[in-house]
Amino acid sequence: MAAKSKAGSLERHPRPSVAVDVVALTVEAGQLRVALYKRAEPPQRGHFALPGGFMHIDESIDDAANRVMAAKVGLAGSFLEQLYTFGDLRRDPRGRVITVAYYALVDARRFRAKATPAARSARVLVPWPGETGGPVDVVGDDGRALPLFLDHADLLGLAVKQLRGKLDDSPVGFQLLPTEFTLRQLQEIHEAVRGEPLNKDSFRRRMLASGLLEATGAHEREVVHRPAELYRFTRRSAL
Amino acid sequence: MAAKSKAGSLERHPRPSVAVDVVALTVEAGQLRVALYKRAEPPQRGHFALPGGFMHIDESIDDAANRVMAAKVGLAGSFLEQLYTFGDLRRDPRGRVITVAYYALVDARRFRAKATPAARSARVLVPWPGETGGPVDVVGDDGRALPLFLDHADLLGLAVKQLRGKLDDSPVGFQLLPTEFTLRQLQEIHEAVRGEPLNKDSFRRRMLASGLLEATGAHEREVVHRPAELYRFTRRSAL
DNA sequence: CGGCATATATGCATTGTGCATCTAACTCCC
DNA sequence: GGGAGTTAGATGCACAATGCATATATGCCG
Repeated sequence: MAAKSKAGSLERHPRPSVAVDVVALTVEAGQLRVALYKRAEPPQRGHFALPGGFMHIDESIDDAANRVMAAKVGLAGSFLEQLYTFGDLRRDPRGRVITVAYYALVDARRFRAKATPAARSARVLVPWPGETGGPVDVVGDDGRALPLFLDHADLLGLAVKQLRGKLDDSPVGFQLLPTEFTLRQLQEIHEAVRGEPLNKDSFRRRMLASGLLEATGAHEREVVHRPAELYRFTRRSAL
Repeated sequence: MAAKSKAGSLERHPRPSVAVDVVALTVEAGQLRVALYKRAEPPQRGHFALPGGFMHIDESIDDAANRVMAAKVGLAGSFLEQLYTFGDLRRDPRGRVITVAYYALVDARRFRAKATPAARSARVLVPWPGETGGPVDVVGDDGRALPLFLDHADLLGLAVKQLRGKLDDSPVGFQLLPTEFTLRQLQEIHEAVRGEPLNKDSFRRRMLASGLLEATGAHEREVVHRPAELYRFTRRSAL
């Protein structure tokens, strides 16, 4: 991409590499989980990294994030939104790399069915309410902390913070649930993300009053108690 | 920055240029205003651009934003926060340029005193409440719309949205006021940013109850009515 | 000194939330 | 087949936050 003299020129400074990393989140059994894969090469071989890759020169950043999501996690077409761009000088020992972080939300059923085996999910140690913003760690299913690649704990922490903010103003569990779900399931999503229990009645009232949900008329089945009504998101809530 | 074989190599793909643009906002006389300068060179000569520049290879993105703020606006050390990274393929006719957008908040007095003459401020046409997110236009002091450079209307729109969100959860006028101010001035800031009038009593009560303000004991002077008490932000509110 | 403009305080109706209680509907177990 | 167990969903009430109206305070100006 040489400089053009007519239309204004791009300076010939050395340029950084631009990467994309995706924080792919899901909620399973009341736990917030994130897709990670174990690094097979240096630097930091054996550490756990968010799925990522370098942006190509002929694709937009959003396209790069979608490509990563499809190729490395196996979940194309997921809800995906840009988060923050990390660009400290020494964040990557391989050279000057800035990374545009995205977060993705996937419902647990789809994640289990379609995620690539390489991208296992690990449990996120959700910070206390009001403590968001800093780095956040993950633990394996044995409860031991997993070492994270580079500054990926920072990316994860910001994703949790962003997701909490999202739940606050459009009070909806976005793409973390299948199309039909019970109010209890929706509440479990909120509790897992926020890291604190919520009042059941007030949660019900707020959700129903928001107009973002509509009843399907159907009910859940094969539960050991009174079956709850199934709801879906209205079109408006897709913003 | 050549690839290193030992520590993992950076691919030799062509790399985009990385720019930084700053949405420097201030509130004056109840109006939200943004710093712009008129382009003297193509492309889009005569259009109005946000102050910006290319990131150097040996500075962090934050440092680049601070450098732009100091060099092009003359307001070093302002409150500055990253906003979003724009990376569409054809957003800049000069080539593949992704830009990391920042927004800055400056109080009106400091802006008037120190902003460089080249960076004039223009009035922001604040969108209706609930209409945020899309592109936002500006008008000159004669009321005529000013043509904006590239996708800078999108950057501005996102800055307004972000600022509104900021005011919602930490309900404080950040750096848009001098260190001491009256509650009425604080309310005017909020109204200018939100684009709607606010209830005076409830605004007072919420602010005082938040614990983010403390009274100085002093009062404003030389007003033609009862002078209001002056407040300042507590240390906590600086987050 | 009286008029005027705005600050600040007080009271009240309305609304949202937390909490307790009550009833409904389904499965499981005997 | 009926009772126990469990969660869904509805209702009522105390309490806090908000919007609105009203009353009082405090400065300048003529």
